Amino acid sequence: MRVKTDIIFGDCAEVLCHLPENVVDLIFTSPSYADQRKKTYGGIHPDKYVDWFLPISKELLRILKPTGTFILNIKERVINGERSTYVMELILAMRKQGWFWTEEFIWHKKNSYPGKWPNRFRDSWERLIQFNKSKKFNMYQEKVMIPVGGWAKTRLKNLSDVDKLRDKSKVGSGFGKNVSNWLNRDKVYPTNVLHLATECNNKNHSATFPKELPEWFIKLFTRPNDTVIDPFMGSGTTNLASRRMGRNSIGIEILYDYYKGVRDQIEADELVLFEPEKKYETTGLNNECYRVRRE
Amino acid sequence: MRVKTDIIFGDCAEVLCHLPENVVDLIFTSPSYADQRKKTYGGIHPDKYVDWFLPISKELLRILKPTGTFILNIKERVINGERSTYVMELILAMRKQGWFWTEEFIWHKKNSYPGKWPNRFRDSWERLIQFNKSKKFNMYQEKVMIPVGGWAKTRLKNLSDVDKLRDKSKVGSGFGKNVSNWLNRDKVYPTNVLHLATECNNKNHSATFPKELPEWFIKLFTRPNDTVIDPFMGSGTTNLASRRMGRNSIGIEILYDYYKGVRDQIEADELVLFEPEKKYETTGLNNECYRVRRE
DNA sequence: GTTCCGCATGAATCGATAG
DNA sequence: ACTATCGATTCATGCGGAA
Repeated sequence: MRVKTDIIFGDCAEVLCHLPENVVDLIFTSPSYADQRKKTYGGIHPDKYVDWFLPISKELLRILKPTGTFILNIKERVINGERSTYVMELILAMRKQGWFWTEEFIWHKKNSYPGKWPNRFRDSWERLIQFNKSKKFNMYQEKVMIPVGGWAKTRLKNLSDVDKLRDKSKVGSGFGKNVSNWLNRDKVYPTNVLHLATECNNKNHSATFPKELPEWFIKLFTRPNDTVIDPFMGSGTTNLASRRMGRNSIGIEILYDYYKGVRDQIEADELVLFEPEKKYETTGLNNECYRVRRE
Repeated sequence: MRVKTDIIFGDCAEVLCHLPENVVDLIFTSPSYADQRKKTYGGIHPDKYVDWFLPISKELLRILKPTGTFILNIKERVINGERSTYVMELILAMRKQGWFWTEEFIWHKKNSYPGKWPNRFRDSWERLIQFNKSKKFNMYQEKVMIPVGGWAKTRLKNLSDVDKLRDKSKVGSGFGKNVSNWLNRDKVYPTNVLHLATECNNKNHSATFPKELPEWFIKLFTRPNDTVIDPFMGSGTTNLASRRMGRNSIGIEILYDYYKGVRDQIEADELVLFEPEKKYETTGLNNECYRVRRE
């Protein structure tokens, strides 16, 4: 089975209109934060942010499958000593547009931007807002299970008396049931906080998020051969991860330099792939053994 | 120096009206989440939450000093597969009321409660929303500095020769100056993510947050002898922390059992110190107590 | 080969200065 | 007054060269 990776040069507000409806399993993207990347993306003013984004999210709602998921990586910046409210306003507006606001994951950044100010600390977290078309969507939780950490061990060690007691006394109790399940388990489900470092040492393409971020959500919300889209592709982290993991993907990028860079990588990769015998080794379909580190 | 701890039995919506304006340095509280503790607090319906809270936050705005801070610990619950929007709506409404939304800290819970659901993971973070009366407020950042990471250690060890030289040669240089500052520094500033465990060992009253949480903000936003208030006292974690740290505090609680429990602790604490002067009655107002120990 | 160490590099934010 | 630009601040990370 061949994996398609379509890299498109253009403004996603226009490009998305040409895509058919109900074809995408996962949208994972990080649009330019309001006024943030002025030199590269043109910097949307905070007051115009919602109006700018809503037409795009409307198209995204159209192309997403009913069982699909939209993960939006965003963080409001500080203006005049206050956090801007455009993210909250965007969530409220998107709900009116028909989106379900299912969850908000947190990306806890290990290495946040340095600096010191008299009235605030460094910002070391970003939002990963999960939208869906309904309460029912595909989620493959077991694909992102992580090794049992220190917490579960000590909890089992210390509380096992009480918990086992509870397990016996209350048969229907979900808690007791869980504990007995854990006893023979070496992996646990993660939480809604992802603790990752940013990749800030890459000189050529400054990726805004580490590849582990899209990888995690691709594993969680798609299966091999599903389709992922990133309408604000940037350096192509989402698409390259999709490709490695055997997912088809679409990337839309408004700046030619970024577009060209990603295209070149994909094309070089194609050449490697079509050498005999190498075809499937690099897709890494079931090679999903890395883990998100948790403290 | 005496430290006062006033524990008041009543509904904060009414009690707060009787407090004078501009007297409080820090408000730290965790109101009952919408519809969450139905049996104990009466469970505010999510749709009514903002309307219920706004009169209270209006009084809080009145009693807070211009340099003071309001930290609101809250998290929206899931209803019908979606996160409720009342927290976002509350922030927007409180801004209209005159509050500055300065920052949103994250409490990243190390050990979140176990459980499994088909379409979401365990929720292991809560919001700590910081409001102020203006851009200018008291913040004692050095009080919450934390041990340094790897970088500064190696840097100080290895580069001190070169840097000291540079320090001598270039007097006005910011770099040289910084290095000399670093030489005696083994601590760095924290970020806006607090990574703390929940307290699961409290058997009598289930505290909603660990004592480290109010402690951190009390250190950050108040000095000894300042005044802290928790209008939804619960098991009194905020007030007991304030008391230990030499801050005056006020706690308001609508449920008699909680009120009584905290009062008993405070009184017992006081008896230890001033046994002959047992003069307090059960009225609760102006219940003066004495400081036990400093940080 | 390892380990060690210097270094550049950030979705940042504030206050001052300039137009 | 109001916006635009600039310098200063700060620290975790991974690369590459050195020991």
